[in-house]
Amino acid sequence: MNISELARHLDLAVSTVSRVLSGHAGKYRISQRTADRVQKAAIELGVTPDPLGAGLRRGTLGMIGLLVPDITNPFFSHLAREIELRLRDSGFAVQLCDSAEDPETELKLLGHLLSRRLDGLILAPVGVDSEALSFQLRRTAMPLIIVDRVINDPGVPSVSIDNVAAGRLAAEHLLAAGHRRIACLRGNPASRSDEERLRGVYEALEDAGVDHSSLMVAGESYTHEENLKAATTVLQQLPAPTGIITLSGQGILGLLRVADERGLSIPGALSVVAFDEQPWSRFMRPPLTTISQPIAEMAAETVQLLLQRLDGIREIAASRLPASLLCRDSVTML
Amino acid sequence: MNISELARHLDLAVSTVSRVLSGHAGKYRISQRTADRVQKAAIELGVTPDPLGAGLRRGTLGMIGLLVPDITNPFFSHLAREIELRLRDSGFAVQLCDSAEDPETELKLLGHLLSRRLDGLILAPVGVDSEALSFQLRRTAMPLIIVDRVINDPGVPSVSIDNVAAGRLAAEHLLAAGHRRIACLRGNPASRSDEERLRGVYEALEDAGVDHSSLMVAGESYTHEENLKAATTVLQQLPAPTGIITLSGQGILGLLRVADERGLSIPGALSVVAFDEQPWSRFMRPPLTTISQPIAEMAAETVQLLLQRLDGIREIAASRLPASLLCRDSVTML
DNA sequence: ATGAAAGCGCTAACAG
DNA sequence: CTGTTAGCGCTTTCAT
Repeated sequence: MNISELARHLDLAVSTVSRVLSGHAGKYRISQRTADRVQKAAIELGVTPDPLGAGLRRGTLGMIGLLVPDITNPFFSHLAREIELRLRDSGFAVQLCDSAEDPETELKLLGHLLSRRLDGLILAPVGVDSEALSFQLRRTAMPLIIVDRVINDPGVPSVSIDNVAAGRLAAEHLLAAGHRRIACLRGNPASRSDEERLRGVYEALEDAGVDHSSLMVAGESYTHEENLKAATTVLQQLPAPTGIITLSGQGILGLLRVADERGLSIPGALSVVAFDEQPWSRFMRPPLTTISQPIAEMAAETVQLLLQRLDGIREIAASRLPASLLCRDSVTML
Repeated sequence: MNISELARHLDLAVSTVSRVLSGHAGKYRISQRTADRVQKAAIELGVTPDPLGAGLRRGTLGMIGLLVPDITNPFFSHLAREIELRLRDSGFAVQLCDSAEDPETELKLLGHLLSRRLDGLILAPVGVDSEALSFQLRRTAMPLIIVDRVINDPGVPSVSIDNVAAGRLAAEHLLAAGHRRIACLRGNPASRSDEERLRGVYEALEDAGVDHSSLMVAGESYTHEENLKAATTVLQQLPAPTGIITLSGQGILGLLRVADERGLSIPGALSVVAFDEQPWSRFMRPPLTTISQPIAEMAAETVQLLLQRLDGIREIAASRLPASLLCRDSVTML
């Protein structure tokens, strides 16, 4: 049953019912009696205004698109939950899409989302810049925020951690513990954020007067198989590194496995700083020293920026939040 | 720009443009020339039919709701991704909600979703039966499938693993290895699926002629803190269990931690079967023997059932898929 | 092969 | 305080 039927049933005008049910009873000075009558009947009969009709009329559906590269990555699932929670509090629903770390899929889905009359879009990009992507983003008028992985487009507000500083943080921790032969494991080499973290590592090395060429880097993609391969490559190197930084979410799992197979104890023979704190990080053997991204704050900032944008504020902010080092037991003094 | 403006621009009727853009050009015998002209202009000007208008007219938006108890649980994030992928292939978008393992939130969100003119709803319940929930579900006419955790309502099609058989599988594996003192770690005691798995364990014990009272069970909720507490409780027991089954997703992490602290080697001093295969299961030390749910198949079955329902087929199926045992190194012969 | 027009359900401007 | 009405953008029946 829709609100016109309900109106007929109560012998009232649709508008009256509409006003009560959209909470504008006060504004229009509907009599308490009428308002109560409508409320009661609506609940009893389970009538709610059809959001499609309302959306069409109002020009807004109260829906925000969220496009992530991989919802099975704990970082993104936590981010998605935090974002959904906050948007829900502001009266918006979330439409979720997963681009499966594939730039082409991302582009296709982006097209879909942009044509769907959403109120806004939050994009956590795969992180590989492309002309087609920038074009899409530049063309649309939909309020848009980019989160986590930055892309090469100055026209869009974005939220992420300061990746250079985060890379530096990890490297400095290892350097302070006396490590000089350091290696990095990364995910996608085309990803901007891994690249930036790597730059931070380079800078820290330089500041400490350590030779650049001593830095080994391996890793071709985000898969477990590739993580294992990269870890193997790095640990085979001679002289072997004494400190390792894993730049991407699950890289640490491959490293732990390979280190174990080769009889390298952590932190005895090998110190490790892992990017992205995970729920299981502190439960591993040993508990892992990690770089933690402030997921809740990122979500809050993202949603706030989007809401501002929906209010017509059009400044282009690039919010860079600090990551933090969680010292546990996987790094030891050399 | 919308299709009426485009029509005016091309000096055509809206209906013609609509027919071309919704792919009904053939059906209505639109001339090739006109069709081409419309297509070209639409692409150039970036015009797509507004889904809200179309949805209002057609009575369907092409959107399916997905309500999960915890998107940060790898099981659900994988399930969500598989479901989204398949629905997308069938032309549907997914609206995601997370109930945070809270029955009250679940009820509230369910209300929202049911009033949102979705084409259908996939519900992965928190798993705690309640009258209010059943009432909501019974009242709605929206096509609905319940997945993973079963609830006590025969009126709704559902997809899940055979939890009793899965529990039995885990227990039989431990029994076959000679274990007699077995303990179970569970999540929410009110959850139907944990309860069913537990029943499977009981049945296996009974079949093997092992005393029921020897089965210890601990665990009050899905949090890490509670997991640690439950593991401690169980390992303190005298005589100590030699085999443990963790009934819920992340319980194994707490167990590993506590076992390590108490100097109990796995599988030397303690054999473990963990419910829910996780991406990191095979990378742990030792690689874990797990019960794996066929996530992709569950997603496929769920979507297929829902699509059938949308086609008007109203049979009430209760699909029970088999879980499987992944034998790795966390169980040893006693 | 195309156009005209009704109507999906709602909200808000206007009219009392 | 409440009713009447236009129109959001689209699809589809009917008409030609």
